[in-house]
Amino acid sequence: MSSTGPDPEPPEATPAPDDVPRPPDVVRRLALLWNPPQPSGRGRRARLTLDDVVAAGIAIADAEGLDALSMRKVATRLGVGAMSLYTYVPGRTELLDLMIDRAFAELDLPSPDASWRDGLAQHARQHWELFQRHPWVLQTNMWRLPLTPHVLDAQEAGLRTLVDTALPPRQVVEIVGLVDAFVRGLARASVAESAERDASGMANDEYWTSMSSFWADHFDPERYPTMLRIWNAGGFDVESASLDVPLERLLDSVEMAIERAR
Amino acid sequence: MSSTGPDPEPPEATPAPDDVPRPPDVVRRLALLWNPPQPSGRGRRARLTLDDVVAAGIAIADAEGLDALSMRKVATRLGVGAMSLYTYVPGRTELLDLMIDRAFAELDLPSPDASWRDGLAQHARQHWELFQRHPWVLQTNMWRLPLTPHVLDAQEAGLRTLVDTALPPRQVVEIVGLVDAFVRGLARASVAESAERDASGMANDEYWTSMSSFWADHFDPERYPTMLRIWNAGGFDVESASLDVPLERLLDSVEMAIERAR
DNA sequence: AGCTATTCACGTACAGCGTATGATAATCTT
DNA sequence: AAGATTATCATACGCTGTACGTGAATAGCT
Repeated sequence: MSSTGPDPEPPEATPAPDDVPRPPDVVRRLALLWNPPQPSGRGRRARLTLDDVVAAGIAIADAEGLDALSMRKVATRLGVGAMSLYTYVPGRTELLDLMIDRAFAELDLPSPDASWRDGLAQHARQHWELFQRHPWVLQTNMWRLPLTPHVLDAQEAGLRTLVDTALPPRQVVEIVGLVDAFVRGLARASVAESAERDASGMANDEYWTSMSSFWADHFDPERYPTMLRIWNAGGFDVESASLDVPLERLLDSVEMAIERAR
Repeated sequence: MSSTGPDPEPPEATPAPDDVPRPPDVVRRLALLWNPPQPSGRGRRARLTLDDVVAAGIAIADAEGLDALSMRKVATRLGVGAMSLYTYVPGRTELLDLMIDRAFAELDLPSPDASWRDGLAQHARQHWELFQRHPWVLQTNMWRLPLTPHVLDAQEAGLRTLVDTALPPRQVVEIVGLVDAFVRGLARASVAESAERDASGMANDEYWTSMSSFWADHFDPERYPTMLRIWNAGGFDVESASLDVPLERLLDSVEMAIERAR
């Protein structure tokens, strides 16, 4: 799929450029992301903007999670009929794309002048904080992130932190991917704590009592001796879900890779 | 209001317990996983086993992905009415738990006698292959894996590979978590590739058509110079989604951490 | 053998979802 | 004023998970 070798003309450099069908859905979907429509001036005036719709979607997802995000709910929040949303957005999928793009726009991307280590740490930390603010992004179980402007901005900035090191390009991609996967994984664990607490309505500890009943009823110390050891040694404590320490260690290994490549 | 305690006798429906969003019934859900019901002998004989239901769910998810997995479809495949499934499984959530558990049971866990490096490599590779066989596991957008027997077996075995090194317990947890996140991230990318290579459909080659549309219509070389450089240098090629090379590098960094801890 | 308790099977129904269709209302250009 | 263009939204369809309740099958007990 990906072409090997240098290709000077990227707009024409698409693999199998001409025989790949481009259904109008896809074109329109990307057009919405990259060329947001300007009000045409003619016809009835719109009560909302595209941004209103996206913001309402994010508000709901922030508060109640992705599962609770429905078109009808977004419409209700905006004081509008459900089908009215479809004048702004082709469908739920595209709304999610736009929400992700808007979320990624919040990232404070690393400066090109920073060292690779500061830049990559900034990249990781900014994503970490983004996932704390918008945990629903972690719920979007995509194979890959959508091709939206600000998502690509983030990738561009992340890759740029390493592209001028001695690392070969392929390793740059690998390492940035590793850092991203690492941050996502850790953020998942971190968010899980608070999400589980909220699932039972904040002050209600029924969840934890039933949870601890699991340890009492089903946990078999003979089947899981290592987990028991680590648990007793405090290895599963909450701080392990923090970012800083493991990130520094990860950056150490990147540094090692850079020096080896030199 | 929120004083709905655990009630061992639910035949008398309490007057107004339904307006309070109760947490999922964790106890009963886990009981199904840890104490699979033995045939009670009395009453009408079951046409199916729990395992039949789980296997049918996995077959559908393997073939068509998680989105295509519905209770009605599982029932149809088993030649049974939709509601009959609820004799075997409390609901879709629990069915998914059981499917995950059964998938993880396929793992060939590292032997305790292996070196930490061989063991951890085995841990990673086995998960990698599992995700290739059952990509839908990567689609389960849970915060954490469910607390099922075989999932915990895998965690136990992973942690055991490092627990007798010089690493402090918390770092053992961190590193295994890092390896897991790393494998999942890489498997995601790999599965995306093969899914789009398969002409067998999936809605996933849509990504590639949108990719080509994106390159043709919207890619701005001035906005994304680094991506252009890396693309032209072949840095985005498919091989980067292979496991072996980056895994060895990751294990190198673990080795470094161990030696530093000694 | 008959009774009864227990378990399984599943038709029906309901609330929710995404969204296709088409009628209606508002605002532009001419 | 007329026509073109656009936004709004009620209705409806097919899909989902699953609550409810009825009926069928089978076990042990009398």
